[in-house]
Amino acid sequence: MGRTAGRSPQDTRRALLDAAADVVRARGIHAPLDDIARFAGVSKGGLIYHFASKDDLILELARDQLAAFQAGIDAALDPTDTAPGRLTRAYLRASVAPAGDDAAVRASMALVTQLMTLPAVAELARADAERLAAALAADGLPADVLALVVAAADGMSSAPLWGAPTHTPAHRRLLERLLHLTRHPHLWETLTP
Amino acid sequence: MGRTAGRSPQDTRRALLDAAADVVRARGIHAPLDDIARFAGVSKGGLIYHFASKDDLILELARDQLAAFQAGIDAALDPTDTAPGRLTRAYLRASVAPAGDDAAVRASMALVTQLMTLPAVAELARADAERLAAALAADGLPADVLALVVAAADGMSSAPLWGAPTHTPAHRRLLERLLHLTRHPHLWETLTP
DNA sequence: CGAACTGTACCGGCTGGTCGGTACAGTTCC
DNA sequence: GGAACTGTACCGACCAGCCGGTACAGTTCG
Repeated sequence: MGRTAGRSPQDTRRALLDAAADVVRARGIHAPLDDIARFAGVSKGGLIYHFASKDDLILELARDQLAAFQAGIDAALDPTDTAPGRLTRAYLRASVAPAGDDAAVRASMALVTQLMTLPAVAELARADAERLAAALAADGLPADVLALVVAAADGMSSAPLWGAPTHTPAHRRLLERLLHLTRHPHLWETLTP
Repeated sequence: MGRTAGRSPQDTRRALLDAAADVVRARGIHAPLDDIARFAGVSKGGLIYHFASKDDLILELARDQLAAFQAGIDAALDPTDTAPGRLTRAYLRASVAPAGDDAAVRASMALVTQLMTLPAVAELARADAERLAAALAADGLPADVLALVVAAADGMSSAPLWGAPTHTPAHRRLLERLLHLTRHPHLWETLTP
């Protein structure tokens, strides 16, 4: 049996990556390849045809997720915004995510922690984080304000990992105020002890 | 060969939990029992003598870590501090951790994400997080300020997970200002857009 | 003696990866 | 035009190794 339905190999590859994301998120990194393949409507043999090994699949998946996050930041970049801190604002918006994509970002966080168990993925993520940190540092905001905003963004997006509720009214207000703060960074100085 | 050194069974139990923490952190949840036992200077049989099953060991380890974090908060509670927000301040200090224990907290974060792959542990952590959230909510701070401080604390403590540098001067100043903010929560209102 | 182990042997289940097929869409060549 | 061939995309059975758990006989120390 060859190509069963009108599905291109590229579609199958994509389906396998999506299935891997779902299954790994739900059952952990050690989910059997068979289950992932089945979930994508393919046999294990079919999976191996597209990805030489499990590590290969997982690494590809990690690259995919990292790229998706970066794409989220890019999409959150306001083209009319040319003031210092524009990238930081995009990072903030992408991390917290507008209500619609809210679940997706949360899920992607849980997934990434699973993927990180593979040393190769950890290294990949580290390099990516470093790159992002450098870009943010060059965004024109005072280091203190940047540290606050990034910490708060990371905290809001990682909170659901521990099962905390997210996207409460307080969180929405917090997002607004942080965005405001990046536009008037001097305000933070008034909080000096 | 029975009791090799002058080590009490309680010490052996502790050594096993510590070994499990180290090995699981380094090699993941699926590290063989044999390796954990060996690392604690005990045979696999000896491990099974203390912990009926692997799940038993992992669950005990999770409880241990959760208790350690709570102990960290308790230790960070300033007995002379009776103002609103005292628990939040302790949470903040415990999350970021004084320089000495810095590596320990980071490590404990990485470990917990490993343990969370076990559903029973995830449930345990969720319940614990809920309990903590409730205690923080009753700490007497405005919800907005609490949300900011908790998010920033979570962000600072989870950042090393993605490999970002921690404990920079900016971070230290951030900690100070957040502590200051919990003592003068009205200051945050001045940042309203 | 009994608690606290050690060491070995073994079972059973799971899982990653291999491998020999198979279906079929094109392409080539007469 | 059609027979022969090729490459792609997959299937499904199988195997080898690992790992958790069990069983048990022996050993050492308080």
